[in-house]
Amino acid sequence: MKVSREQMAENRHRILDAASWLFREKGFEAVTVAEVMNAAGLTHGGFYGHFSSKDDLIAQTLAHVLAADSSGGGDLRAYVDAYLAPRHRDNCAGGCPTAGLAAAIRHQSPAARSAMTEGLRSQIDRIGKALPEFDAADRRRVAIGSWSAMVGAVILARAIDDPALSDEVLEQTRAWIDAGLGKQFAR
Amino acid sequence: MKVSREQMAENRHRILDAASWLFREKGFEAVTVAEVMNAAGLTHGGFYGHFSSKDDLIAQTLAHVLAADSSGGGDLRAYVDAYLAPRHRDNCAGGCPTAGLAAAIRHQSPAARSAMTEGLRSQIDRIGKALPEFDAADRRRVAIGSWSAMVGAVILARAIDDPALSDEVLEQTRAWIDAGLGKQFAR
DNA sequence: TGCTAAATATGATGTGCATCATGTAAATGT
DNA sequence: ACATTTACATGATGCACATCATATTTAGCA
Repeated sequence: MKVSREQMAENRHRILDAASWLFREKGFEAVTVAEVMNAAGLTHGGFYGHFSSKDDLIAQTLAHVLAADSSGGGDLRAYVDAYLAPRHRDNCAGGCPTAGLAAAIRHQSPAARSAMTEGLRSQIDRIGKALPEFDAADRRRVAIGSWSAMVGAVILARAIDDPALSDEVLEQTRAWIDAGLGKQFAR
Repeated sequence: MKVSREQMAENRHRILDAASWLFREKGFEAVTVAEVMNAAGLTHGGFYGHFSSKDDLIAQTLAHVLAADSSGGGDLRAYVDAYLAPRHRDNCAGGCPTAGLAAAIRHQSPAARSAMTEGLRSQIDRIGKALPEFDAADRRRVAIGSWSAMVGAVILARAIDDPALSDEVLEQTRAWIDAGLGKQFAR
């Protein structure tokens, strides 16, 4: 059955949202096209009307979710605190797409890599803009170093089964970044 | 055909080596049991004499490769330099198993998570031991913060398609860690 | 109010892969 | 030397999943 133009746009949006959730939760490979369509409230048949393949869905989902992710804009310390909190570690499906998906990009299409590249570029810029107390050269280093540590810490914290060590990875990384954000660190 | 005890041990070792290489290169899902056996110079049939399942292979491979990875022992700055070098970024299959596989552990068996936990614990200890100029409390923070940043930077550098930005992520993270290792940083 | 095209549903199709069943030959112990 | 065990090869088996073919219903338009 045909649906209205508006309904179709909403369906497409729901497919992308469902996909981004499921991909972060289970990984690209473990999610089936039928599962995504089901989560969007549709059946698997209509999928190829919206996307040309599963790879296409992956690339478009990445662009969608990385563009939507405008975090890091406001208070940087608060953002770092929330990012390196157990709550975020435990909320992979609803959390940062970079932490959840970056490592898997390597095995995806060029379009997916390209979306991740743009996402990283704007995230570094966003963090840099939240560091007015540093001069230009230092700003870039602090932004990239902090972001690497944040992403790495969440990935490590999610990979292990010892809750105490996992908490410690988050907390010590938070302290380490916090020290680096102190202006005495700008040489 | 039966082979000698010794030959069988060597076969098992070759299977684990081939698996660790292939898993890092292509990811757990994308590697087939037959492919691993082939790379080890055997056919797929003998697989279940060595391992009870593909999941079992994954867990044992992780334990194998994380135990073998005794890097970070000597000069820490040299280790960081090599880790954050383009050469290491481009050598995923032969590179650090944590950078290559940590993010995928989330979707693996409890045994795999457990192997990763032990691997992380000993890596943090190893880095900490290379930091005698810090007192105990600082040492842990510096080790964990640096390791998070190293792993995160390599994962990010591998996820993007812009060589200049990828190089910059490595280099700026190296500079950031280097500054953090300076003893003025120990408060 | 019909006509046409488009969006989704239903139902194949084929392939790739983990796992298993059975055969074979060589190593080990007596 | 012989018997027995065992490591590996060859060849199923069955399932899960991406993709495609066709049917159905309704929006968009005259």
